[in-house]
Amino acid sequence: MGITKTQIFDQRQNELAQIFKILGHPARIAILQYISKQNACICNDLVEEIGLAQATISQHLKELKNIGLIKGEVEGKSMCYCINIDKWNELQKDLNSFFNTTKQNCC
Amino acid sequence: MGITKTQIFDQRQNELAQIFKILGHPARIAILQYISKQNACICNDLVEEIGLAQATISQHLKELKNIGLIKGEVEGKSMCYCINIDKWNELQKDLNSFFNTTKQNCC
DNA sequence: TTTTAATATCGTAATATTGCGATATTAAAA
DNA sequence: TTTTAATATCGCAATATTACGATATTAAAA
Repeated sequence: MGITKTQIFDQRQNELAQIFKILGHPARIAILQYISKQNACICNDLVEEIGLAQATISQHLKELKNIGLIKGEVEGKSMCYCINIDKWNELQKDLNSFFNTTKQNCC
Repeated sequence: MGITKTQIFDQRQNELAQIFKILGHPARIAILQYISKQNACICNDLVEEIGLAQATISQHLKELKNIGLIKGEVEGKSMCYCINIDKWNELQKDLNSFFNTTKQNCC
């Protein structure tokens, strides 16, 4: 055990859970907030800003990239990350749809 | 390691992450959807419906209860769970606020 | 009272996540 | 070319999560 039984759930349930899971870490929340706060896309001032090791930040960035929430662009020897605004908006709509649908018929 | 460094994040970041984390499991998504689908609050048909062991379902219910998303009421020897609609709406607003705030100033 | 049914809790095994040092890799700068 | 700086990846240790059987607990029913 310790393994989530994804087979017994439908695709939407698994996808929703996956997204929530990725957002379920304070470092990733902080990264998203910091990327957004800079009105230009910034790179790894994140290491300084957040106070986790470079390897750790890189790992978190990868997970955010995997679900498409941010995108990275090479800029010389740096990386410039920014929020993928289309995906961001789509996700927001999707979560609202989950919230709205799920509260229907409720006690 | 393996321990999340909550001290280096602010309260809101930790709280948001905590909520996302709880929602980040397909069983808990399925539980919320099923509870909502029944127009009366239902109890542990969840075990039958979802196909996880009774102990496992009970554990997931506890986590959802901990963040206040559902509430349980004793009904004879059964438990009747339902979505805490106030908390639900509050949460939805909160997440929207996160999404709206975080996309500002973005590239 | 004893039995039964529903639920919660405990203990534990399997697996996943977090975090980091060490080590690639890559591209500009010297 | 060699060096340097920024980032990614690997491998591991520490901890957390998931799942479940076994065992409490609780309240109705017999």
